[in-house]
Amino acid sequence: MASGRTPEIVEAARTLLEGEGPEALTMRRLAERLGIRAPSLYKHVAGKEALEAAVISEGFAELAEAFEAAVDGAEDPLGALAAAYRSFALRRPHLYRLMTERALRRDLLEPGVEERAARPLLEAAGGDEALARAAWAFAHGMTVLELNDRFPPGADLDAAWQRGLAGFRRT
Amino acid sequence: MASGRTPEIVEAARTLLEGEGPEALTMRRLAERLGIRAPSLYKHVAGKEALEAAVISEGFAELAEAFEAAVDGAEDPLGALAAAYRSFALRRPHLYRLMTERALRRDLLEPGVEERAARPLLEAAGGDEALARAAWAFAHGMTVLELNDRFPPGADLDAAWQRGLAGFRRT
DNA sequence: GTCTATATCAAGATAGAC
DNA sequence: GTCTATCTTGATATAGAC
Repeated sequence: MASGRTPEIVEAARTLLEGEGPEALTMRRLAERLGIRAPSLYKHVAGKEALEAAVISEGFAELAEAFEAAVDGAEDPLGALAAAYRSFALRRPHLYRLMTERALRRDLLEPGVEERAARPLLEAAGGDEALARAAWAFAHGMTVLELNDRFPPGADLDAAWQRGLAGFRRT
Repeated sequence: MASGRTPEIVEAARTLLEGEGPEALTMRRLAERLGIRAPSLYKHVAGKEALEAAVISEGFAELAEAFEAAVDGAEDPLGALAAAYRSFALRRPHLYRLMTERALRRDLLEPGVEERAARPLLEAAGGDEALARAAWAFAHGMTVLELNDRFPPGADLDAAWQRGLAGFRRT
């Protein structure tokens, strides 16, 4: 179901999502942006779910690159990963939400992207899976609560990040 | 805009949401369940946003009660709150999502419910706001990632909870 | 406080011609 | 690979009669 124009379409979907939010990501709006009609999209993409999965796959690839760069030569890998995580989510909030807010259609994802994004944290945790999962949950919680404006205005989020990370650094 | 039947309507909305998920919570389905027509609902409720806010307010009240009961006489208040939090979310996943997934319309909430639900954790944290926020973020992250099936099948979530909580117990 | 009728809008997807 | 036309479904909300 993928054709030569598929990457262009996925890229446009990403831009549309990030620029105008999830409600704007419709087959019609996407077609309009590409200068074609909505039904024509179905010659290139199987449907909306497949399209979203392709966007999510790109998101994981980008996140993996950010993680790998952050950890490279860092003296505090955990802190560097946390900063990269938060920065990715604040830079691409709608993409981050799309990637995390619902169950993943792993069968539609580009194979391996999720694992690649997860690896740097597991390594920073020294292979301790419980620690890696707890740290991930903390980072996700901080991030999504910030995106959703759930902390009081003026709350010192850096302090909360630091307090959380401190607890994950010792055994 | 609230009338005598309003509490009955909010209760029905809650049941509908919890029983069939957020897509099922429409004015039509809600009216059907109450044996009336959708337009009649607008005599009792201002609109869908106000209805959701009323459901969320009840959710906060229920969560606050669970927290207060959990902390009462507990020797490990933080652990007791975490268990109560997770249990609430697993018992009412759709309500939990509604309460946390988007920005809150605080202007439509029952006054004070959010603060009441937040208080037990802040007290368990000895008034340390950064600690309370970090612990909340961790709990929310663990919870929502579990609800969204984001951990690998067979992952030991209890171990991750314990590892996270351990980090929040010491200074 | 309920009803019917309707306005308004929008979505994903398919059929079949070109 | 694109188009037009259409199907199917669904939503929130209002007007105005009873």
